[in-house]
Amino acid sequence: MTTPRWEPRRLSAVAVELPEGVTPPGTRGRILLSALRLFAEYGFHGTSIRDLAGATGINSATLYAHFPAKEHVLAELVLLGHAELHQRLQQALVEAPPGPAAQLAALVRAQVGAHADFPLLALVANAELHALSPERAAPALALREQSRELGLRVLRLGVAQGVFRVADPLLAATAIGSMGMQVAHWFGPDQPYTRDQVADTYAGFALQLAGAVVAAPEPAPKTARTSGTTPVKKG
Amino acid sequence: MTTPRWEPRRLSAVAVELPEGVTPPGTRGRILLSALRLFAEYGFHGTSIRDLAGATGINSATLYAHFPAKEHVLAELVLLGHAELHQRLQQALVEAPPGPAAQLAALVRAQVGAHADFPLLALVANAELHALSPERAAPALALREQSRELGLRVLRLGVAQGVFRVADPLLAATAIGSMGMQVAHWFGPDQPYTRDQVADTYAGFALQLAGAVVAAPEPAPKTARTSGTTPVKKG
DNA sequence: GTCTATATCTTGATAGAC
DNA sequence: GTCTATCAAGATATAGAC
Repeated sequence: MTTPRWEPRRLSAVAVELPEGVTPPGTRGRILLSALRLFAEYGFHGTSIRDLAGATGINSATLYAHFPAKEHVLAELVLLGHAELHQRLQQALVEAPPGPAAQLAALVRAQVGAHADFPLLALVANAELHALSPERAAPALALREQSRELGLRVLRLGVAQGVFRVADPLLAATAIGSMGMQVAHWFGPDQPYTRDQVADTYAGFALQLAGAVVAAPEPAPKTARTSGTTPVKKG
Repeated sequence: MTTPRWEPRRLSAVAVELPEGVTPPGTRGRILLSALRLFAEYGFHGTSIRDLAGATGINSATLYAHFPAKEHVLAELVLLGHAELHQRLQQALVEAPPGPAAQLAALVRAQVGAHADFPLLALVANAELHALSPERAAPALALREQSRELGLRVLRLGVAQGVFRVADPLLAATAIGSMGMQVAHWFGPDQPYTRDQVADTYAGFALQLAGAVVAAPEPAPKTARTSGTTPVKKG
């Protein structure tokens, strides 16, 4: 592939950018940004060294002055994406009000926010990780596992405290994580939502999915007359 | 790539198979099954014609007696995957008890079931669709849109009938669909769940996410004493 | 339908001048 | 750091015998 084979369809049109402060200066940073766009659109194996160099405005040989191999470009993006998400999740937990409900909401807001702010990075980090050798994928996988456990811990704590009522915390954590992950695939400036609207709505979804008890610490009455668990805003 | 570069990591170990009655007889069918495994594991661009032929046990030239190009192999798998899902969703709606809640549960069970029964096919159909030219991706995209609308209609109907209480039906449908879609990435025989357990649990998640009112047609009492909406089984 | 053999092009990566 | 030039291997696909 030298000229695009067809118009991009894998993504909404979104800005090609990396989180603040992590783009290396100079040519190295420009290579990463080109790779971010091309890997997201065509995949790692669907992008050639020459595509990458051409998009960056340099000769293909110049790439090797900045990265020892094509795979290392991907490895850097994948690690960067997982690190950004994990950092945001940790930060969200630190800043969240106490209690599993507020913490779960904060985690989901942070996850959705990360995937909405940097959909290209999230897509590359998740969908192209498999193209890395195990050694170079390992650091990202470790971060992913840690991120996963943040959510699982909050869910289990909430169940133990009677704040959540969920059939299976592990499956619930998986389902909630899946919701947020997919945001990278469809969110963009063409959508009729802001990133905060999506993040807040998804946080509400997560609480409902987890059967969060809204305001009643005392046990529910024996008669099974129940209702929705969170305020609704109609859509 | 001729010999595997490293052990597969993109998937759990799952059987390589297509839905009943859709595998063509003879070599053509064997090619499709090889492609199913290789495209799922390494991606379309990560799999060469020779890989495909080698895995099938034929010469690379023989492939062209069955498919005019590599892309057509992928196109068939992608369409097949989308068709299978759409057919199952329609069937689920037909067989479901009346009412949006039962219908939503049936749709989610069908979606999760499809992704758990044929994770390789679901993964290829979703994750490799972008490698197709627009003309050959179009039929699958049309099916996907129809499947999406099945869920959206049920959700909107449920909201209109007061059975669901959801902030935004479109986002809810997206979130629910995302949950089920990801199942293909992690479910397998190594998991401590059966496909039905996952399907049923996810159906419950969807109902809770949608704020399904369980059994009370009469309005809830004014005091905001609410509780979970479905039985729990502790996990 | 299947093979051997091959054409043609693209790939990732390197050598060496500036 | 960046370039021109190039290598060796791998890519998709075809020709033609059996």
